[in-house]
Amino acid sequence: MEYEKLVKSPLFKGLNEEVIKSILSEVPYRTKKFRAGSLLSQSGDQVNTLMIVTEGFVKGEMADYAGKMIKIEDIHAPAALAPAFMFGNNNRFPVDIIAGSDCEILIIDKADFLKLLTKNASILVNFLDIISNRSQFLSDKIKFLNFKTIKGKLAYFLLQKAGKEKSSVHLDMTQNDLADYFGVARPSVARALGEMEKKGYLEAKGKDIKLIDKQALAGLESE
Amino acid sequence: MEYEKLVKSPLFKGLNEEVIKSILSEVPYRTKKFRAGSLLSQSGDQVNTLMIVTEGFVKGEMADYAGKMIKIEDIHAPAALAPAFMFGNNNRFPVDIIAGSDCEILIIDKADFLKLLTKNASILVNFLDIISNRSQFLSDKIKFLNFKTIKGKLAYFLLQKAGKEKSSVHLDMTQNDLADYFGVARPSVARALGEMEKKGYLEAKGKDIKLIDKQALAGLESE
DNA sequence: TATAATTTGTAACATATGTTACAATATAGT
DNA sequence: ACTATATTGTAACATATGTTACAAATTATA
Repeated sequence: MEYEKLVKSPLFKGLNEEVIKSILSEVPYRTKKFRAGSLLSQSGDQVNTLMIVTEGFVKGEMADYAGKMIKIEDIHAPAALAPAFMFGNNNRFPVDIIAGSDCEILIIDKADFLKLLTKNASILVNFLDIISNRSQFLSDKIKFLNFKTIKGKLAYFLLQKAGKEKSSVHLDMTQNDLADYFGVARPSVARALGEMEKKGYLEAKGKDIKLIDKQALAGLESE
Repeated sequence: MEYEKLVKSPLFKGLNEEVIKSILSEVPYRTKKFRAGSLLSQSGDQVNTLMIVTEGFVKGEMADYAGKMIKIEDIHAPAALAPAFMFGNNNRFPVDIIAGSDCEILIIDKADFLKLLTKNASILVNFLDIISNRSQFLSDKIKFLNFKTIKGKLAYFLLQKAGKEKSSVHLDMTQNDLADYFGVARPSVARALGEMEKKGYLEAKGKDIKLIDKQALAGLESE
């Protein structure tokens, strides 16, 4: 077990190698290696251990009913696997977990991990941070998906990025990235931007966008 | 403070009145009453207390830039307020919190609540359950929103509800509810169902739906 | 600077969904 | 059983977005 890696893991954030070593000496744990492509857990399996990817990466994949694989998410070392699915009423994996590369997993049983949480406040806070961040990320994502139109999403995105003071935004992503983030087609983003510019709500030259009529932009959010 | 109410709160689940009373005697807390319509917290405020609605209900509302209110969610007693926003890197309220009725709020400072979590395993597990459930709910919601077409959402919904064995589903909600859940218009749901029936993928009479061609339905998910 | 690769703007067209409206059923209340 | 209310099925039409394609502009690379 290579403790330096765990130092960088969100769960052990703020703890040094020595402390981590001593913590793990008090708690039963095991490590397991997987070959690239092998199945770690199946969708529907109960999550009764904490799994931390210490080496390599794993993929979350969903098999639809037609048997086709849809990639959901990659989890790279060092990070916990599905921490938000350890607890709750239906603590089962929502997706299949497959080794994306040869990888090593640190495993702690749920009961042991619970003891660890009560014993070590740092780890408790870290764990709460991890699943809360997850929740906040999802929450934000849904906020976006709730805006019906692309213009609405764009307006919200730009206004949020500018804040109340500034009235210009510099994009650090391409239209393609934006389109992916919104879950829409790329030319649609360009069209939306174009129409908003034509109406005089903003001026876009390249990745620099000047927000002319914030009020009007705000109106687009709820159309 | 009326402890019987807290017995029913998810955070104190499994604990009886006596135990709750003794727990709260060890932890500094306060209660505060709000008149209907008053503002409890503003979007952007830091969340540095745990707030439990013990009486009445509060509303989460988002003021868009045009000043219009969009209702997000109601939280009825007894339940915790924004528990998933107490921790994490950006622990701020994502919405304004407004008293929906006259209500009473039990407030515990974050630091005190953390101590409580380490002292009482039941409450720790309950809290983890609460925020994990939240995450799982959001996760599920996003899965739906990711299906591009209404037929895809419907197919997924029906197949999931039926499971692998059964090939019929009884809906316990109206088309309107379904439409809201999917975030689409009601006639569109009816149309989608109609078209799926016309193609022979299913047979719907009333709220009872027989899934004829599961394979084909599954195919709709990824179109 | 010259060239290749990426990113952007734009167009024409296909399609899914929203909107509105109304009739046909079904359900609940008296 | 009768009536009112809620739910469902359909239709016509408007519109937003996806798709595909290509040229213009920008950015990276030799």
